[in-house]
Amino acid sequence: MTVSKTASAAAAKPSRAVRKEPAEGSVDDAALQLGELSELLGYSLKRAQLRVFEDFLRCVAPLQLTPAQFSVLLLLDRNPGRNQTEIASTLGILRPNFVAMLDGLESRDLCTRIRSTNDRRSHILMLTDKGRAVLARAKKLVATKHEARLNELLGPANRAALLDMLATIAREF
Amino acid sequence: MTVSKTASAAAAKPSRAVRKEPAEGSVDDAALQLGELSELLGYSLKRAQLRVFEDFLRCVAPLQLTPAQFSVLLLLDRNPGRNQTEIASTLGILRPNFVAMLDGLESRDLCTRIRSTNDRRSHILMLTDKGRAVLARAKKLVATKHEARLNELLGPANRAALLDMLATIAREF
DNA sequence: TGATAATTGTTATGCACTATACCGAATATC
DNA sequence: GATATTCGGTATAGTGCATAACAATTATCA
Repeated sequence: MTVSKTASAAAAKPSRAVRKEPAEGSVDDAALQLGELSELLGYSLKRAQLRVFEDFLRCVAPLQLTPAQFSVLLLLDRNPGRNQTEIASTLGILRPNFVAMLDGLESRDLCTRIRSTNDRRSHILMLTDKGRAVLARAKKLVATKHEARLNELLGPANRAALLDMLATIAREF
Repeated sequence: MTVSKTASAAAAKPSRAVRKEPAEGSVDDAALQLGELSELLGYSLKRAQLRVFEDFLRCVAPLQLTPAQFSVLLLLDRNPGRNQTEIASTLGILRPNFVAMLDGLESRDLCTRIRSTNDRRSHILMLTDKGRAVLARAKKLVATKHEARLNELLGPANRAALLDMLATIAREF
């Protein structure tokens, strides 16, 4: 597997006078130096994540879905017959916080809570027809606008490598 | 540049019956299917970011520094003589929110606000001696415990490639 | 069986982070 | 010199995230 360089390979050289040569008159208004910050994985990780979420919101704006809501719809589609605790926990959402989230989706008629007959404590979650339709449209927007842009920026091979490493971190770190 | 596989390369095969073969007695308690979620870059991005921040906090716990506070100290060290607006904006922090953050650091005697003589509106930010000492210890902890673990998990080459791609996204996406 | 423990969805609540509007003081602009 | 802009700061609201507690229901087990 090969990764083509997406940009200049890290720091090219130590390089003395990094400060942009002062434009006449300006005493000291060069760009700040990130220093070790650019080597901090967590820093780049967070900034990249914010950008990606921001773009996701833009791309799927016509459907008014947040990344979290989209992930819930995806999970409900792939895993019918599950209850709130199961869906919430696999997404890393705490049950108390999942209630309001489901209220929102249910009030928009995207999914339904159904009291289970086996265990009358739990609510089985199901996508409505509208929920399936919205999910389908969302998937298309995400694939053709959002992920396509990332593919264009990184290249398919790099994107796959990136995804693999992120999954590794999320799983084993 | 080469990326060695950190884990099984994405989805090996479509594979029919994905559901774990039901253990006797259990009706339906297999692990949920993530489905397209595992192909969503934003999803893995956020989960990885949460893990990395979590580990950062653990590693630097003896110094009681959050990732954001650490990034501020780093920036102050590399860019002496800057004011609050400059430091905050390069970190993506809004000025109003930066006030309380600086209050915290200043009350712990890690940095100081100094009224500028050139422009008496602005506060020049400086690390105190204690701030420099804490930063030095934090850097050591981050390098030897936090980043070292990531290096071990991914390998130096992969880690560099990951960092490069994240920086590319943060810069050009 | 019946008493006790555990689970499910839910409410209430608090903390951290983020975002906007606004203010007085100081400076810049023209 | 009048107006606009910038700086640090306050107030405030929204959101994400975490914990405790509760009623209803189910599981456990003496």
